[in-house]
Amino acid sequence: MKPAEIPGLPPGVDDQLAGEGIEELYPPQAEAVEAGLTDGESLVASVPTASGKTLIAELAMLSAVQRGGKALYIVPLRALASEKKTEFERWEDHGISVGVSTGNYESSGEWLASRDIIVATSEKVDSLVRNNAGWIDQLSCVVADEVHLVDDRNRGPTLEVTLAKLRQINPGLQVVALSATVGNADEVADWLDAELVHSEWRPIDLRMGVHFGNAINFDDGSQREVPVEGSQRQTEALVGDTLDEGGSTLVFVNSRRNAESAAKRQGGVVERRLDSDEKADLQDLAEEIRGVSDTETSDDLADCIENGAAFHHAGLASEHRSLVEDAFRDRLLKVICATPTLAAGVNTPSRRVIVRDWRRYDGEFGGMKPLDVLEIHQMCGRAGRPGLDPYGEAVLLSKDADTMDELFERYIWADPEAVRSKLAAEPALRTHLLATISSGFANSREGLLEFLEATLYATQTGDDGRLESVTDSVLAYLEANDFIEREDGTIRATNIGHTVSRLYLDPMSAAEIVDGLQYAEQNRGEEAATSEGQRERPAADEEAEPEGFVSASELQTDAEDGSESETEPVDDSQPPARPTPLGLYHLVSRTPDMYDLYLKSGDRETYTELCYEHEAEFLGRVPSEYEDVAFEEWLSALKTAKLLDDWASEVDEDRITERYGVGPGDIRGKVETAEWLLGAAEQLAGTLELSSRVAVREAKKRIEYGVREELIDLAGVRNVGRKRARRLFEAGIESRADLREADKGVVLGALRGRQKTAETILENVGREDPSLEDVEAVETETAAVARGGSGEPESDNGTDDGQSSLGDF
DNA sequence: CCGTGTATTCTCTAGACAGCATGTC
DNA sequence: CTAGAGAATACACGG
Repeated sequence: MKPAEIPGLPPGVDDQLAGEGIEELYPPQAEAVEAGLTDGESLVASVPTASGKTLIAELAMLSAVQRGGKALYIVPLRALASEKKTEFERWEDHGISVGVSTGNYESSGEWLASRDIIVATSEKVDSLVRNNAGWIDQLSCVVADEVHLVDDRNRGPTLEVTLAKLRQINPGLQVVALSATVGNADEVADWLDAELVHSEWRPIDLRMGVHFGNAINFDDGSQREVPVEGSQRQTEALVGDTLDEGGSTLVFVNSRRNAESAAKRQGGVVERRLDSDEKADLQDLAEEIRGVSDTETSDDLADCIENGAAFHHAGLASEHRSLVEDAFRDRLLKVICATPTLAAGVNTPSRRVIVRDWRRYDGEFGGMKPLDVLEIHQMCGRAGRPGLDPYGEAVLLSKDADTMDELFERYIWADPEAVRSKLAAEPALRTHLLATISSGFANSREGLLEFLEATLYATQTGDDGRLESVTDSVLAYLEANDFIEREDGTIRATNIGHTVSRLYLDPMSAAEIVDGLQYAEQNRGEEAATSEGQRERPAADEEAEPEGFVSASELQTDAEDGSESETEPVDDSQPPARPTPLGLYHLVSRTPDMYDLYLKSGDRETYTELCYEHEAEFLGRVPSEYEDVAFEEWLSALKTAKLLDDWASEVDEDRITERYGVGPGDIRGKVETAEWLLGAAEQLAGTLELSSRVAVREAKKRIEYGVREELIDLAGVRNVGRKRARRLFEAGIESRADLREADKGVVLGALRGRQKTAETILENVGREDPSLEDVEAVETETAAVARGGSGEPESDNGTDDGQSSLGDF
């Protein structure tokens, strides 16, 4: 089928497709069109990666728009949202407008309503549905990318429920589900009342094989000699071999550490095959990488990159990741050693893919668990770049013949697993049932069950006994926590329940936060008065803490936080037990919405000690060290809280990464999550009219800017971050008002003589005459002290360590 | 005493969505 | 009942 033969497209689209070199649709694409794709027919396309799924989606969306409709493209990752947006924007010449909506990047509501195609993550779509975004009911076509992710324990149910809701809101909705090849695409199609296009067809050949001894044994029976010489490892031999053929390699391993050390080793293999131009370019790239973050991870990555190799995992800052991905796509980097981040992420095809590790540690499993066939296939699917490589090769590694046989059996010949709904689990239903009630989709137990009938779970299991019983226990939980009210079989969300749903919080997180804040409100010593669903209530007797303990801790807190009374004179009337930042950070860190940090050896003791030291600050009862299994979790939340506290105390990034054994990307992630949760906590405190609201807001601001209390005002100015704010403060400029009045020379001096920057900042703070022409920088080392001693004596060159007085270890 | 090569023990484990209102160095 | 790579440490050896 040729582009011109596709019915229903906007005029000119066929020409553009032809202009892009598409003369003939790929077989699965043609099959999709024949199944009515461009006539609004729903469709499940279960096809291999890189076999033209995106075009299927585009044809559906373009034809939907042509019919006067509006299309939504649901992606699993934020990074993919921008990738897809860029891709779709090439249709703008044909009058198609594109918008994106994700948690961190949002085009405003009304503006979105005017777009023809909207790209969003499934969570964002869910959130938009919960908040009744006006344009949702105008949708005529929804594309769900990587729909096999409904199988995911954590995020799958969201996609599943969201699709069900969109279909309920808009009965005529065309649903186009794109999936990797899975075992039961027919069931998915059944669920969505869609046509099924199932195909194994790929535009370029993929050869899979196992390397063992001195050769790769391919699935077609052929062999390729790749000897492992001397002290070389299999991976190195294979990378060298690919490179000699002019190809690059993607190596998948099972841990971050393995990725880093493998990349380091590959550097030796790659380096001697580089020419001087490449080396120069790599040098530049390495410098850019170093500039992203001043951490060991960043340095290590830059070192590897100088040799033409790189590692890639979630500990990297996102700038790191995209620099690496781009350079690999540009053929500058020859090898990437990656954890599974890359298998599911943005498009980074490669001539050869090596799956070095096929097992990964899993605590629940109790050892190394073999990866799913689907996951291995996703990795292998990255092999072969359409239009560039003659074919792609995916190679698994084995050390002995038995393993080789097992790998063939288990992965190469095997069909991928079936996709199974994970909806009937309490965490998933907790959140989605509340949202379903809150946004008016159902107002009774029966209504809920009826709604759940429209999910994949119901399609897959004949027996809904399980769904019913989980629903009942979840409803009991929601009622016990006052998120819903039941009256004669009618269920409705309470005020607080609506808030929780709107904030997109897991109800259990919300309950934890509410309990914690109320605990603080009771001014210690008294029982927090909420009911607590399934969690255990602390007995009323453990609250008699020694008076001295509390005040000692408060003194310490003051010492740490610095000049509280100077910057906050208004709030003096607050209750004595005002929550401390650490207490609040711990509160949000122990909610299920915050991912736990791993406790390393030695951490147990360290944090147990820290726990007792700060006992009075926690917003809730500390579990018993000896009797309670929750103690371990409490400690790992404390570790996270302490990381956040360091961040909000201006501890350097590299110091934090070192202290907690994390990467720069992890810090960003934690900070982002904490920001969100503290924002939610602030609103909950507002809804409940709790006095802790101010403290929460402040703690949130400190996390947001990464600064101590006294810099909050300054750091709020555009272009002023934690570093610049600290420098200004040290020069005696302590607030925006100061900045508007201060001597220009002092400002310039504090900003290290950067005239342009300083002018922009002055402009942003609203200074009348921001110009700095002919102004000379003035050094002011003692200015802070000169201004009446409000600057703290030693806490502060801000950038170095030594400032987190307590619990520094 | 020191550097180097090797055996042995110890350590540690993938990923990443969301509110709201605007902008780091 | 179920791991295994990498890093650190201990040890052996030659000079």
